Amino acid sequence: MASLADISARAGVSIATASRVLNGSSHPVSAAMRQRVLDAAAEVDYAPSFVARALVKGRTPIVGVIVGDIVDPYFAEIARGVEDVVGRKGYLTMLSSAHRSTELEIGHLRALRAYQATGVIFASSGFLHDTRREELQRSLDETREAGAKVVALAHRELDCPTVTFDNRAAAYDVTDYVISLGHRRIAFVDGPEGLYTSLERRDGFEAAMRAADLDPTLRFEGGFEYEAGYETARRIAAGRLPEAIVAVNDDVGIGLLMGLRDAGVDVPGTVSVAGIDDTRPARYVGLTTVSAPLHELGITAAGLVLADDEDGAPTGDIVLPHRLTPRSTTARRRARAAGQRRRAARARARR
Amino acid sequence: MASLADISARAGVSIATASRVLNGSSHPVSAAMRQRVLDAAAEVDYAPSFVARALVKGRTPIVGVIVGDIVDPYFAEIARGVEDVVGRKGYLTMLSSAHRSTELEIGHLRALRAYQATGVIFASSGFLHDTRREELQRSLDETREAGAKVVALAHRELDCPTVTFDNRAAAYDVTDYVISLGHRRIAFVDGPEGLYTSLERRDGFEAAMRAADLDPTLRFEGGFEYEAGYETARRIAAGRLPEAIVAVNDDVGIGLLMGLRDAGVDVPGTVSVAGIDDTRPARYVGLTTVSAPLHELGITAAGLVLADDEDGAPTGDIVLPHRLTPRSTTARRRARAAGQRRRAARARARR
DNA sequence: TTGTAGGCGTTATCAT
DNA sequence: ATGATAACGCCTACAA
Repeated sequence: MASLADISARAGVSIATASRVLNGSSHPVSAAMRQRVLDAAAEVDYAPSFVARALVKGRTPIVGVIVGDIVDPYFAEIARGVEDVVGRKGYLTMLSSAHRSTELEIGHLRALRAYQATGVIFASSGFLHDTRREELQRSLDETREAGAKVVALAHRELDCPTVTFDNRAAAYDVTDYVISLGHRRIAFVDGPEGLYTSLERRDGFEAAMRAADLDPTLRFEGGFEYEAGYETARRIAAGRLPEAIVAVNDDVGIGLLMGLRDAGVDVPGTVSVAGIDDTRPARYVGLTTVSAPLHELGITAAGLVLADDEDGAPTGDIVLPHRLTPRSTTARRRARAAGQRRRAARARARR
Repeated sequence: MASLADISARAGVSIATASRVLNGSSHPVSAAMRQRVLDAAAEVDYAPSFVARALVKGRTPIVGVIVGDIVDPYFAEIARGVEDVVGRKGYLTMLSSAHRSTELEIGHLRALRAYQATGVIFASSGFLHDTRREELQRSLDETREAGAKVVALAHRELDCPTVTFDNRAAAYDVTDYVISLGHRRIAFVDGPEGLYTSLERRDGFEAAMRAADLDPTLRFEGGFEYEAGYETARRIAAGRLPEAIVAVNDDVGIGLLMGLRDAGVDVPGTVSVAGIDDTRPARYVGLTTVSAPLHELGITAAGLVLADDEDGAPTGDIVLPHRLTPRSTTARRRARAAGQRRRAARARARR
């Protein structure tokens, strides 16, 4: 590991001069000296120590991204958005999974602070009753005092800028779409208990139902994962079937889809199913959903984190647009019984 | 940002003493002093600077993971495996996407070295003819000289320990399974040109075909992504249909599945489809595949990177086992025509 | 234009 | 048991 000292010795110049040419300083250096330094640096394949540099500048070109679970395509898409922009600017991405634990988040925040990270992005939603929220806020404040920018990508009740999309409206929109297909008896499969995102989406569902004078109380416990949807499907299939089901997210929607079909229920023939987010798997199975600007969330957050303060960068909160994406797991309502066979035939033909 | 100097002043002790109690040194410190230091540290919520520490210790508790694309569930699963174990030990994960560019990999390696990372894990496969391979190897050597452990999770022609699974055998096994179903005219959809992983899998396919006295030459260009599979499906559907198709990975397999069905081809009634990897989406759509030990790859690699050298840790290369996972996109071969309707009926019933 | 030297926060060596 | 103090590698006034 060559250091500036090595270079300066090799080139026969002072460390200061070596430093100046090797870090794009604006301080003038004669062409001759410059060349000698450059040559010496090339010879030993010099690479500056980020840690030494960080120690003096009080800042590391690191952006931390705290997600729930990187295997969840929701977070993966966000992480990629972040990396796309910070990587291009020479920053590195520190990725941490917090598994929805505020305690772990605080720990990661602490570590990021210890590294003098340039910024940190919270990708997960928060809980309505979070006993550790204040503690998190304190940790966040300290982080900011240490010079890092912090931004959240979901509702958190935290004093920090956010970039989000409207979960409530997204849920409202899919629900409204399903209603427009003629369905009346529509169920909602909930997300994890107490999470803002779950609540907002449920809220959107209920609002759309009420706006159409329909009963918004048909709800099932769920989660954010495929398995939750699959299990719920079996429970649903065992009772009186709804005409359509809106799931809190795509994974649950897909779980419902598969569970229902495995239980012998035709989707969308007998029951329509829709999700929210439009992660890749949703495309794969043709799930009707609403496209959330996941990648853009990451890009935008990264932009905020790296923006020069004088940049006139948009401050406060940013809300990105979503878009309804109808696919083939939802269908127009038909009269029961009679339509049943016809639907089956059409479904077959469509393949 | 409180520093040791602050603490020492507050507690009325030397910086050395403060340091000793605050970093679990074995150096003896009297109970009284210890308490004073602890109190002072608590008052100001002291957190040691990782960068200062790194400067003197020449090492950062960071492990870098260089993947192709974090949105690809293949890599996401590996990244999670890594994070699960390094996180538990107090290390942080630096994630970088290299998009199959050796040049980007070299850049990331350089950065990781500048950070004095403890280890770096290469998750992507290499190319058969990589003009930059030597350059990468040099960079890798330097990284290792700097004290970092390096491990690769795929064939790379690099002088460094690897932990992998047997791509060739995996492809052989699915192919063999498909053959056992009675299929004869079986196609293979290739991965990206020149990638070791692509080649090994194709090799396994061909070997299995030849072992069964079947023609191994029915191949289609593909890639590693859903879209490639989908497009290929349309081309395949336009010609004489094979009885079965083995895809280089799950995403392509799913693309084939959807493309075929959209083109009116019944899967598995008319054509069977299988993939490799068993990423989550494969489970979602019921794709027949072989389960690759992705998560374990990450876990094992992380273990190697964090292992004490004296640990008697397994050196050299490690090959983890895979497992055939039949699902519902493959079916036994029937006599054509006559069986057609019957198959359709059964397919419906099975749901 | 070049060089000297102080300091960033820790750890570790060497006295005391 | 405690405390100075010299690194670690780099940047940056300040001096020359």
